[in-house]
Amino acid sequence: MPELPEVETVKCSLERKIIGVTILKTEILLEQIIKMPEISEFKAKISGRIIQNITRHGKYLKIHLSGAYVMVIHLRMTGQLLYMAADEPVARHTHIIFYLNNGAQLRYVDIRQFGTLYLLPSAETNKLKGLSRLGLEPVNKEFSREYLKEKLQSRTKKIKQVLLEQEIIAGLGNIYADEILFAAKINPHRPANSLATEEVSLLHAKIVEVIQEAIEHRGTSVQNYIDGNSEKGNYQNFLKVYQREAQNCVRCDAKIKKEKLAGRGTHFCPECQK
DNA sequence: CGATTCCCCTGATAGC
DNA sequence: TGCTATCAGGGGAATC
Repeated sequence: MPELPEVETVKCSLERKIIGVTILKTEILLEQIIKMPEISEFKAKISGRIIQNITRHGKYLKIHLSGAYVMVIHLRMTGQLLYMAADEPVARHTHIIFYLNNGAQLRYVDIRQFGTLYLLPSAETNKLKGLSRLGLEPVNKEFSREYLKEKLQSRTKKIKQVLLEQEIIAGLGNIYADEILFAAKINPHRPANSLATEEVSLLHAKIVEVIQEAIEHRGTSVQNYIDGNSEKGNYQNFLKVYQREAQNCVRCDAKIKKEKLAGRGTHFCPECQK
């Protein structure tokens, strides 16, 4: 599932390929992926625009287009944005194909069809609530211990749930929330406002550290994640709790537990995460 | 306002 | 072998 490190890797893998390229036309095989505007308007508005830049905010990708337009993409669970030669076979679950003026194609592939795509004037991106309400990112210098402490102190929910709230920290998902809590030795069931100042400091450090390491390893490929060049990430080889149910804790040798917490599979060590 | 639940969807897996 | 039930989960909407 693409979280911040995976989306960042997709962005980096695509930018050298698509910046400066023009979108000639768009083939839409599954209309429900396009949330805005209407399909015909989407097709008409995007054609002829030059891709000027590609940026990431939280788990959102933004493809900046000429004429002050932007295409916003959220990959959700199984979305893939792939740069491919036109003669590559069209894979199952390919829902959108952008024809580029360099002969290549940008394809949106998504098994579960949860992904979303918007096209709108750059000045109107604040219309997208999820995007405009994002909190600070772990890779932002302004993301400080004090910021985290302030956000956590009023929350009674469990710390794991709060880590997944994009309005608080942009970009964390289920894999990294579990890995971060393990690294910080904090039990996912702890109420967010019960963390002592030093625990918040450690948690902050681990949020930054785990996300940085995951970016360096080009993300985690546990299900079907691949980057814009169809390459897998490597961070799955460094996971310490996620998908390690019933295996021994690398730190204290106890058995890793998996529980459902607020609808999410949650992996942790009941011995050394307090 | 915050917290909770439902829902979208396909494929892998478990159970019979 | 083949069927059905369950689970995986990000985030928006509806509900409490």
